[in-house]
Amino acid sequence: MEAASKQERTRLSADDWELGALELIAEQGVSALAVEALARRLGVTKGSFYWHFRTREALLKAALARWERDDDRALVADVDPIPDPRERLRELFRRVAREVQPHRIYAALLKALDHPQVLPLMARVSQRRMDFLALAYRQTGMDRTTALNRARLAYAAYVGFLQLNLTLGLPKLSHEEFDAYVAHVIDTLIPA
Amino acid sequence: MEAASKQERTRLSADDWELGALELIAEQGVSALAVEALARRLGVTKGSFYWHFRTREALLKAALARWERDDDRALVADVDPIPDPRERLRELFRRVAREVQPHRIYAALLKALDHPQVLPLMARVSQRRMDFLALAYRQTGMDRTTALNRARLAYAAYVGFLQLNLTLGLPKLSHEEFDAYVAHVIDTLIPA
DNA sequence: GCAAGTCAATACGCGAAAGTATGGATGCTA
DNA sequence: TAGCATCCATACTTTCGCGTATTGACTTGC
Repeated sequence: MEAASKQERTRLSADDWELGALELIAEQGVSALAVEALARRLGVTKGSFYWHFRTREALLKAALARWERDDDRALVADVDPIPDPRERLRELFRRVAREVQPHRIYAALLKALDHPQVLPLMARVSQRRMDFLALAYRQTGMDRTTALNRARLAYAAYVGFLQLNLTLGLPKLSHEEFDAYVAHVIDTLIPA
Repeated sequence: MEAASKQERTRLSADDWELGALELIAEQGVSALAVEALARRLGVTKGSFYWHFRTREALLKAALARWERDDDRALVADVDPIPDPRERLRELFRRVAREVQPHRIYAALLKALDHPQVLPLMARVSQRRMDFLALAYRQTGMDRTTALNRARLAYAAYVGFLQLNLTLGLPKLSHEEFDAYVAHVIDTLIPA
């Protein structure tokens, strides 16, 4: 029967700790990832933690690696098969605007770029995503440099959007206003 | 003669601590603002600090208030007198791209939105700046909602640009490439 | 059913940083 | 130059979080 909530009360594995770490990062940021705090969340003490991981940094490393491997790729994969580049971009924009939740970890990591573990990770991920954008723009007929610049602009707008919306809570828009905003972004950043 | 460098070796005032705090924030972020670390930078011990301020939070509050009052306003003030709205926007974009240094504090604060002192401050500042943009766009002939949306987009692009460029160091562009990028942004976000 | 392996609890050491207590040094003013 | 206010140093105390050491308990293979 295995009670549905988090109180499984079974023993934990390294995976459980990694997933819990990612949740905590999404909610409160990288700096809030403390061993004893996470242990409390998982219903154990840190005696358990140090059996699975050597240090806190090791957990962070594992959690970040998991994120880069799993969660991150799902994003682009969904829209990648769309043949028409304009429609692919439009759908990507719409998805990002609609499903903000999966982007919370990304936003949290964005605020932890000081950390030596996070910086190279984000450099890789951001580069990949910008390459994805640049390719799509190129396929719409833009020349090479224009496509690159537009990709940079679009990605910067994405990053800023995350900060302003998720973290800062600005601008506070109604559902209709928000849809209109997304439509405006698509009109402005995707060539007709 | 008063040796030119920072080793003034005179006694300090609350202002000195506030300015030092802002420097430290710009360089290493809000979380790096520690009492003893800052005291070392200023060549004194924390015995001095606790004479001028009751707590660390009090210093942060004062430093942030000073920033909101002084540094922040200088930005927009420079371009505000430009009568033609398009030229005003173009000049603003160019300035932001050229003089990244004054934006380092803003970028640092952007990464500290968790902090209860920082959040409302940034909400105010960001709102003011977006209003400034919206007004300029409105004056170019856009209707009200379009101008608002474009202002939001432009501001998000600015915020993302700061993160990607200042903090992440991406993309690494040559001087020419960078100029071309700025030109592209201006072409894309400012109506002809 | 008993050893080895796996997971967890408790108690402790340690360093970083905030804040306190107190006394000393320096400068301004009468 | 006496005296007061201002500024700073030193030595604490407290808190928090990482990491270690030790022991206990449950599970699994043989």
